[in-house]
Formats: sequence, structure tokens, C-alpha cells
Amino acid sequence: MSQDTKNVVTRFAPSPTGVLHIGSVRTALYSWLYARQNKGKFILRIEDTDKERSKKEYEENILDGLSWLGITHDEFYRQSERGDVYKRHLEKLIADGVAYVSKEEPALEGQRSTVIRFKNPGRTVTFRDEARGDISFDTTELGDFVIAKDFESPLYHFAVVVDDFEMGVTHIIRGDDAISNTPRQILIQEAIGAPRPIYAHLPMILAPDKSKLSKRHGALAVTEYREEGYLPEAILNFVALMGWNPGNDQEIISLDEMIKLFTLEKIQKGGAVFNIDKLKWLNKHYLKLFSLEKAGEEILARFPETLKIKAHSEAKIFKKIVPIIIDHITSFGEVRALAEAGEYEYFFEDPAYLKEKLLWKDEQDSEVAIQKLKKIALLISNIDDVLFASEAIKSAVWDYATEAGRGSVLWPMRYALSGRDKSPDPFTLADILGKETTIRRINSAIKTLEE
RNA sequence: GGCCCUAUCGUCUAUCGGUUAGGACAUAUCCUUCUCAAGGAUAGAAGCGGAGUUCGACUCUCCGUAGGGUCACCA
Repeated sequence: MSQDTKNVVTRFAPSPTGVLHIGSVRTALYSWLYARQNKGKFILRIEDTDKERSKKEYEENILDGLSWLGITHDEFYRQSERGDVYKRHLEKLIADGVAYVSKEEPALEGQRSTVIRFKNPGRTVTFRDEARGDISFDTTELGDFVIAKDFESPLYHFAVVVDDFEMGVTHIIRGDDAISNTPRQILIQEAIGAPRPIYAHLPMILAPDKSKLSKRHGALAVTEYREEGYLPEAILNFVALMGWNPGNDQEIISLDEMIKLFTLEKIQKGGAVFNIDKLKWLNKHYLKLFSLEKAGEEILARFPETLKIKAHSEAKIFKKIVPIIIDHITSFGEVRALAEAGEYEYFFEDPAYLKEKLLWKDEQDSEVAIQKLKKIALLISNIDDVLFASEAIKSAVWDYATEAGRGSVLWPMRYALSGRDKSPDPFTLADILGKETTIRRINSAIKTLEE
């Protein structure tokens, strides 16, 4: 290796015993960032030595989530496929006299009567953590710990150390629950003659009550966030800034910027509470930048069948309401509930009116309201068909509305067009609906008032 | 319990001995406005406690306290 250009190799090593959650994403992201920043290699290693608990579906979930987020790996391994490597080291360790086959008195069901133990030299191990400084442990109390059930079944601590060595891992970035495990891994490392990698331990991500984040606190699988319509940029941005900061007040940060600015030294030491509101805020931010075409697909996918059909036959209207829908949600997942609550119905279907809702609060006279609606209909029908758009509609109606009282003109107009208390403004609505429908609805509102 | 780690607004965080302790989310109020959303503005809101070191501590040291992690033939 020439001077300091030693190639950086990092890894993310999940065990497929659960889905990829927010905390793992951050670990993976930081390792990935560090490798990319240093033009190094990022390895994805599935730690499936526990055959009982490892499941293929979890492995798929992890792979799926990472690729969705754009965290790409350069090499891929499964520990279950590397048996001979561990066996070789195990045999060497025994030959060297630093490990031995131990006769056991099985205490629990399933335990072996013979197991491979590591001969613990029992000394104090001090290592440097790039995020926290020096940490030391006395390893004597670990005793001669078990590193494999037999030559074919290595245990976690052993497999990790062997793999990190064999794969040339230079930087280990992982959760701080592994801090206490580090000394014993260093012991094994020294026994197999592996160089010590650089460590950086990440603080935990906590639930709002500061307890460990779990499923019931919203520690959803990343794939579930995807289904809820969260954007990868938002998740990445959110997770990056939880436990690390770029050294300034920047809140919006892209993957490229992260790669440029990432440093191990700026990793936070204390645990961080998962703040869903901030994720939502970020998602909303990225939603506004999202392509309208793709947004349309996401929205449509969440429409109930009947609405989907209407959206298809009224494609022009649907296209126009996409930005409006986006404006009112923080993630696409909200569309389903909104659609089911009838929030979008009136764009496609003439609404039914409640007579009293057509009256502005300060003006309860039906006759007056009728006159105003008639005037609006007239003003609108005078707009040239080709010029019929939000701005033109506004300028046609605005002066009159200002003169006659905006609320008493605009409220009945908007309610006539939407049939709802809350909706976009009447000009946007008229624009979406088109001249013909706009006038038809106003007339039908007038009829309701006349009854 | 032993060992290890951690501790700034409600939350995420800035500060690497000297600041009116800064920003963001959330909250409140105001503006915009026919409603909703968005947008803009403003406000309130923090150094766990106690000793020390120092001319001067959020920052360094120690002792408490609190929280977390880890102590498997799981990872």
C-alpha cells in the first residue's frame, strides 16, 4: 500500500432474522457513505450462521430495501456459504493452541457435549473508537468463550472476525450495541493474525419514550415506508441527520452532498429519538420536487376502484388534481384514506348540496345568494373558451367579489363547485372542472336555493 | 448485579474555554385568505446535580443521578 492511499473497505452485515428497519438503514448508509467518499468498497454480508432463525424472506426484505434506497454494494456474501473458510481458521487456531475442543455438560436442550472454545489470554483490551475515543475492557471475565459449536458451525463473533479479515474490511461502522462485543472480537482477531480495523460505533435510535425502538413504536420495515409512499430521498436525508451532521445548519441534504461531507468524527455519541414529524416534513419537502407523472401513478394506485375508473375516463381532470392532492398530503399513503372519505369525488361527479351551506355566514338571505350566483355564472360564461383558466376566471370574478363582499360571493361559488366545506379555491376549481361543468354546477346550486 | 457507553429547547442538533447558547421539526400568534393546504413573519422553549481546574466553563477532571447497551452452544 502506498502511503495513505490504503483502500477503504466497509461492510454492512445484517442477520436475516428480521426486516430492514430505520436503525439498520442508518448503519448501512454511513458505511456506504464512507466507502463511496474514499472511493473504496462496500460489502454486503448476510450473517446467517444461525440456521434456525435466519429466513430467506428477511434476506429478501433487506436486499429489497437497500436497493430501493440506492445503497448499492460492490460485493455480496452469505456466511452460510463460507463454511470452509471458518473451518480452516478453526483448525489453525486449534493447531496453534489458542482454541480447543471442550467437553461440556449440556445445561440446556439442544446443547452439544463438545464445543470449540477460545483460550482467553485474559487481559485488558483498549481500542479506539472514531466516534467516541478510547474504550478499554478487562476481558478476563469473558472466560474461555465458545467460538463454534463444531467445525461446521461457527458462532457469530468468530465468523465476523474471520470475514472482516478475509474480506479486507478496514472500517467497521456499526451499532453501539456491539461495543461490548468488540474486545472479544479483537482477541480473536489477534489470534488469527488479523490487523485491527478502525471502529466507529453508532448510537441507538430510540422510541419517543426513549426505550428501544420496536415495531409498535413505528419501527417499520423500510419496505413498509415505501408502501406508505415515503420517498427514498426523505428516508435517507432523515436517517443521515440522526446521529450525524454536516457541520452546518443544513437540513436538506442529498446523497451526493452526504458523500462529500461525511466524517466519522461528527457522529453523535448519544442516542436519538425517532421523530416521525421531521420525517414527514422532509417527505413533504421531497414530495414537492417529485415528478407529477410519477406522483400521478402513486396516487392512482391508492384510489379505490370506482374512483380509479373515473380518473381514467376523466384523465384531463385527474392530471390537474395531482398537484392539488400533493399539496395536501405528507406521504402518498394518506391518499387512500382521503379518497375513501370522498375527498376527491367532486372533481369527477356533480356534488349534492346542503341548502344552508350555500349561504355565507354573514348573509343568510337565499334571494341574495341566488342573485350573486347568477352574476357569477354570467361573468364566467363571458370568458372566452380558449382563455378559460384559473387566472382568467379570477380576474373575471374578482372585482365583483371585492365589491359585493368576497366571502358572500366566493363562498357560495366554491361550495357550488365542490359541495364541501374545504376545498381548493374556486378559481382553481373552475379551471379543473371546465367552463361547462362550472356553469352547470352553479345553476344547480341556484336551483337548490330556489326549492 | 459486573463491565461499558451516554447526558444542550418537547424532539433532531450547533458550540471543539470567552456567544444575547445558533438552526431545524413540533407548538402558539400574526400576515396572506371565502374554506382547507401551502407560503411568509414573530414568539415561547435547553446546558441533569454537586465539587474541582481556570481570570473565565455547556465545553476539561472527579463524584453523584438518570437512561441505554452488554454479559448465550443468538446475531
